[in-house]
Amino acid sequence: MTTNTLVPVLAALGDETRWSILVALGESDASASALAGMLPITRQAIAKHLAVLQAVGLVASARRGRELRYRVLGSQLSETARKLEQIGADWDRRLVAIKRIAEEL
Amino acid sequence: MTTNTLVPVLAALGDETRWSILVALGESDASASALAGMLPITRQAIAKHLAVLQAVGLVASARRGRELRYRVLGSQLSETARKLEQIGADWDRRLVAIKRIAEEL
DNA sequence: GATTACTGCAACTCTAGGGTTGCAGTAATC
DNA sequence: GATTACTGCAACCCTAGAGTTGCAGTAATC
Repeated sequence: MTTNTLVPVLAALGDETRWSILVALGESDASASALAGMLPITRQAIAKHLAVLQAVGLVASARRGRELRYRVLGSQLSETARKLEQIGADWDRRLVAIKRIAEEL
Repeated sequence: MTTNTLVPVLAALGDETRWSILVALGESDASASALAGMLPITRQAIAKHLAVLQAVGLVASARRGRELRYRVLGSQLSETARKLEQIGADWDRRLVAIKRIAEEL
């Protein structure tokens, strides 16, 4: 559903450890325990990060037997990118307008 | 120069107060003191946020008489957006490939 | 049914950083 | 030259959250 509040998504993305998790999931779906075997932190810490990522729609989970497998959602990243692109373009547009006015003086 | 380490930029963008500042600067350049008149926090707090934003290339400053005027840099936002777009696309590509394999079974 | 992986919850530590106050420095204005 | 805005620095408070340990719950496997 990509529920977007923008800033929370960016806050979630502003953490190196969470990127380690996202990169790992980007290569292959995995459970919290499996991720704990790859990263230098505990499973519980990873579980918390996964909860954050899931809350902002960057990750989704599904039961697979007795384990909870997580997968990464590229759509949320794309949507966030589009919004940033939009805002940046707006700013540049204003600056260009100012420049034009300055040159006419 | 848009020096990009990506995660620090996203961390800088993951704060509501800093967005208030960016939005204000998006409408018009301003000094820290001027911003303090618009937002419900002190000038010093704003100065810290501006330092963070400047460190990651989202904002630039220039002396204008006795005040330091800040302006927003859309280019950094656009560049960040492009990187996110790229990564999201990569993830989706892998997921599409997996789906294809699954359907062939 | 006992054992073996998983997940889930709770309490706790510790640091980063968002915010504050207070004061010193410096450039315009009168 | 005195006053009046600005910026800059330092010390401090306080909370959010990243990480930990420990244990209970639950679903496979033997």
